[in-house]
Formats: sequence, C-alpha cells, structure tokens
Amino acid sequence: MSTIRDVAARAEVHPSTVSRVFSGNAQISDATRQRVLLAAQALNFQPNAIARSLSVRRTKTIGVIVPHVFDGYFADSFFPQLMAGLLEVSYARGYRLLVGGCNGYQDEHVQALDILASRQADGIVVTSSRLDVDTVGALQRHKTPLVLIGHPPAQHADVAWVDADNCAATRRVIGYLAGKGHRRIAYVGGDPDSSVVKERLEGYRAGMAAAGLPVSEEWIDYGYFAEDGGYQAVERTRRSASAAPTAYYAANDLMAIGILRGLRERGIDVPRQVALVGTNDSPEAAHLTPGLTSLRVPYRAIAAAAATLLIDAIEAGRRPAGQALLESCLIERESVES
Amino acid sequence: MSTIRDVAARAEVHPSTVSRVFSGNAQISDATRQRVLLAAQALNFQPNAIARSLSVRRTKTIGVIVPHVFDGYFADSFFPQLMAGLLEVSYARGYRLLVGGCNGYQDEHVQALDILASRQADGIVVTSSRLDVDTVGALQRHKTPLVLIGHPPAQHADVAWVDADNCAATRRVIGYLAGKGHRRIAYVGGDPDSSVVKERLEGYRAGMAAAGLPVSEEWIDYGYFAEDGGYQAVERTRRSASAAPTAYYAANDLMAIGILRGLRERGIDVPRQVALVGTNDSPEAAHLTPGLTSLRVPYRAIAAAAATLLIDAIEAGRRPAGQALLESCLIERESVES
DNA sequence: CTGAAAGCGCTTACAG
DNA sequence: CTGAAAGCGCTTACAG
Repeated sequence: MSTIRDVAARAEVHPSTVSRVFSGNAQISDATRQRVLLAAQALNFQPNAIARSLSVRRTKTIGVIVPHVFDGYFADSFFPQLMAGLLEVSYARGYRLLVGGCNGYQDEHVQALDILASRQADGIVVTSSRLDVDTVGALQRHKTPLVLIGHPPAQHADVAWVDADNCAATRRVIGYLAGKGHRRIAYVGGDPDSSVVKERLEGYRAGMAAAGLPVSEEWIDYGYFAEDGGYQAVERTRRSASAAPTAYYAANDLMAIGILRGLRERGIDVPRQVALVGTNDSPEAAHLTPGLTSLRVPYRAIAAAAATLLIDAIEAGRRPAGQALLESCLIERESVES
Repeated sequence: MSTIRDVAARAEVHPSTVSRVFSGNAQISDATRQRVLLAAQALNFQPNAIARSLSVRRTKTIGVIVPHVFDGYFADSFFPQLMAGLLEVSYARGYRLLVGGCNGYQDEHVQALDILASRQADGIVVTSSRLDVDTVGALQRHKTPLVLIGHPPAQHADVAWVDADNCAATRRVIGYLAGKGHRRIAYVGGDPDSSVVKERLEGYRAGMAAAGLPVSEEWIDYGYFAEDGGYQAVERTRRSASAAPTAYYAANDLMAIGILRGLRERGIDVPRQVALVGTNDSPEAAHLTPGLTSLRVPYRAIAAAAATLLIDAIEAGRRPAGQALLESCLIERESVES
C-alpha cells in the first residue's frame, strides 16, 4: 500500500500537502490538488485510518460490549434492536461500532474498561444490567465519553443514561389487569439480580398497591428469561389452589410462552380463566394462540438516543450529560380477555 | 492518560523497556519488570492500542458491513446468528468486530472497500448477496484478508468462502414434498437478484425435474422476504384454479407466514389441502398454528467458520483459502401432512 | 537484559 | 498556498 510520501514524490509536493488535500480542511490551489489527486489515484492511495487516528486522537468508532455467551442472548429481540439503533445513528454521523464479546457479567466490565483504557474507541455505550457503584466509578474515571443504557446506581447522578420506563410501564400493566377485574396477579421476572427485573418488580408492587390488592410472595417468581423458567413458574405459583393467580405478567415473551404451556398442560384456558401479558413484543408474540398481549419496549429508540448523546458529546469534546426515559407501550392481543 | 514515557521516567528505565514488559515477548529481569509494573499501576497506565496498531500493523479487529437500512434486516434471525458466530470466534481469539452500516447494496461494497483501503481491520467478512465479478476483483485487490459468506462469482475461484447448501437443500425440500404426493409445488423467493434466491430456484427446478414434475412459471414468485410479499404471492400463484399449487416452499419464514394468511383467507386448510415449508426456522415458526415446517440454515456455524478461516489466515500472514458448504436441516412440524 | 535510535503513516503549528 | 519539522505513542532491530 502506498503512503502519503509516495504520493508526494509522484506529485512533486511535500507530504504535508498531500495530507492537506485528503484531510479536507485546508486551502490548496486547484492545480496542486489536481496533481495530488491524480498521483493518489495512480498509486491507489487512501490514507491509513490508524495513522490518522493516532495523530488526531479520534478513531471515529464507538465501543459496545455484548455478553455473547449467554443462552438466548441472540434469540431475544433486544440485541438486534440495540444494534439497529446504534448503527443507524453511527452510520449517519460517520462512525463505526467496535463490538467486543464478553463471557459473563464480570468480564463485561473488564472488556468495557479495556476499550476505554486502550483508547480504541472515541466513546462507549454500556448495556450491563448489573452495574454497581464501583464499576461505574471505574468507568467514569476515564475521560472517554460513556453513556449507559439502563439506570446507573443512585450515587452516579453524573453519568448520562437512557432507559425504558420499566417501573412505570410494569405498574401500568398491573393497573390494566386490575382494571379487567384480576385480583391475584403473578409477577415472573428474569434474573432477580438484574436492575430491569428489580425495577419491574417495584412497578408490580406499586401497581398492586395502587389497585388496593394484597400481594402474596408466592406470586413472585423468576424464570431467568427462559421458556422453561416460565413453565416452572406456573408450578411454583400455583401451589395453593385457592390463592392461584388469575393473571400473569412476565418480564419477557419467552417466559410468557413457557407460562402458556404450563397453563395449557393444567387445562387452564388463556384468556378465559387466566390472563397473560409478556414483554418485548417479540416476533412470536403475534403468532401465538392466543395472540400474546405484550409490553413493547422501544430498545431501538433507546439505543439511537444513547448513540446520539454519545456522539454529540464526543464532537463537542465534553462528557455526555443528560438522561432519557423512553415509554413502553402495551400491545393488546388475545391473551387478556377484554 | 499517561504514556510509556511517563512510566519509564517513574521507573527510571528507558521507554523501550516499558514497551517490552507490556508487549510480553521479551526477556526482562524480574526486578525491572516489578519496577515498571508498579510505576504503571501508580500512573494508571495501559498501552494505547492505536499507537500499537500503527507500529505493529495489526488492529486485532475484523470488519463487517451490515445493510442496516433494509426493512426487516434486524427482524430476521440471520443478523443475530451472524453476529453470534462472528463474536464467538473473534472473542476466543482475541479480536473485536468493526461493524459498519451501509445504506444499500452499492454502499455495502463501498464501505467494505473503505475498511480495506484504510486498513482499519486486519481482515473482513463480506456478506453481500449480490457480488459481481468487478466488486470481488476490487475487494481482492487489497492484500487485507477477505472471506465471503455466500458464493463468489465463478471467475473468482481464489476467494475463500463459506455458504449454506442453498441449492441442494431446496432440492431436498422439493423431493420431500413430492414424496408426500405433491405435484404442483410453488416456489416463493425473496429478492430475485440475490444469489441465495437464485440458488434456491435452481434447487427447486432440479428437485421438480428429479421428481419428474413439470413446472408452471405461474408457480414461481417473489415476495422480497416480506410477510406481505408472501401474502401477495398466494394471489399470483393461484390465478388458474385447476393448476393451483398444493404445496408452497418459501425462502424465509416471514413470507411463509404471509402465505399462510393468504391461504386462510381463501378458506384453504394447511396442511389438509395445501402444504407449506418455510426457511430459517425463525422463532415464530414453532408457535404458528399449524407449526411451520422450516428449513433451518446454520448461519451461526457459517459465520463461525468464516471467522475462523479469516483469523487463521491473518495470523499466518497469508490470504484465506478454502471454502465450506454447511448443511441445512429440515425441521418438520405440522404444516406438511405426514 | 537494557538503552538509543529509527520508524509506523499521518497531522498541524509555524514560517514564509 | 506550500514546505520543513515536530509530534501522536508505540515497537523493534541493532548494539553492548
């Protein structure tokens, strides 16, 4: 591959002149610009982006770490929507994504820190759902811009973030079910340690309280976002026949599908006898029998907002600031009787 | 951020010594290694990856361009599986992915060439489904390793590639349907210009011929991979009542869902009156009523194989070579009567 | 085992 | 508008 000096030699100018015609921002006479461009073309020259990055200290790249080893991570609609939102705005603003894998929660932070410390990206979006104070502190210690998808711990009011209205949305769903006459409503979360799941649980309790409904701890269960987890939750939440839930809210659709299967095996009709609401409005939701009422979370818009916040900050040479809470929307289908 | 010289100053050694302890491969006395490590820790030093990349001419990054503007690209299971396979092996081998968007077929090649020419990645995997001879030639002109997901044009026997057995698999599906007694079988492709769709059509024709079945051109239609495209294909393929197909093969599940809807609206029962086979075994396939028999394409394995081919070549300092054809597998459900 | 120097391929402040 | 020089932060062949 030819370099700027090869081109300079051929065009009989100084290398800095070649640099100037390629970096755009500089006054160059038309004549020499033509000479340089011709020489460049003849030599098939294109500037080396790495060398440029080192020189200008910008990589035009934004980092993101994905927990690629988790079962079902690539089956859920979260990942593609995240990438869609990130790519959409990155592309529009001339950036690319530096995507790294990680083999677990701990490694997720290790990898994110590595990208920051090695300055391979101009900014990073972190999607971890279990950030503790120390980790956020460590991430913030770098001057490289950072935006979170999800809530930071309360102590870090200074980090920029974008999130879905998990608590409020779940609360609305519970209110919706209570409005349909349900009094015993079950909550099936994913991983109890993840912040989304905690926020949704909070929304569940708030919704029950607002509707004046008592909560039995038997109705709260965790399916770890897996179909089988939902299936097992049916078993565990229906030990007491008299206090068996007449409605289920699941923190993703996969678990809702498992719940549906569990209920069906017990001869319980959905929605006649029991109502069911899932989350994420995944592709299968519309095609189930009955169609699954599901809480659609605007992941794509969230990712796009995060990327915008990040790139704005990068280009302004400051830390990202601000936060956004995007609204989820309940898609009504047949799994709740109207 | 501190640099190698700051650390050198504090540890009272030459910068090259600091470099040596961090780049691993060098004989360093334990004593000075400790001194350097301590100084580095005190200064929170981590080598700048960009500077290292420029120096060693390796970025530890592999490039991939995704057509992020296409409707449905992020809804299909192709994209997440592609990323899953790529990330799995990249991570294991210490690489990250440089993912760029593109706004169409033409731009896909432009972006890929840009990554190659600007040497931002050590290699690239190209997934375009409509590569012409010139484009492949242009891509190959760069010495940066390249592997294709999909077939290259015949003239480029020298490029490495990995693909699914599109033609053979479709042929098997047709044989399977013929074996069930179907004689009028329809083919609903995606985008007629894409090579996968062409290969499947070839398999369709071969399968029909092998079963001794005549083909009516009315049975060949294109739904552009969209649900509505499948729906419309029903209309177009059933103009002649006497020659109406009794079986449909669709090049993705989304179109199969559209076909199912179209048939249902006409009061045609699947699988009683008409059989239906989709492609990709997407999440919704199992949950349809009837369950959709679908050709599962091993995209994840294909991507993993491509990444392996690529990284092997990068590390050996040669061009990638070889090719692999991975087998698809028919997942039988209820949309074909047994 | 360690130092001094040159180099990776750009950019840009400084002159003129 | 263009040149000459220094610098971005590493690596590594060459000495010793």
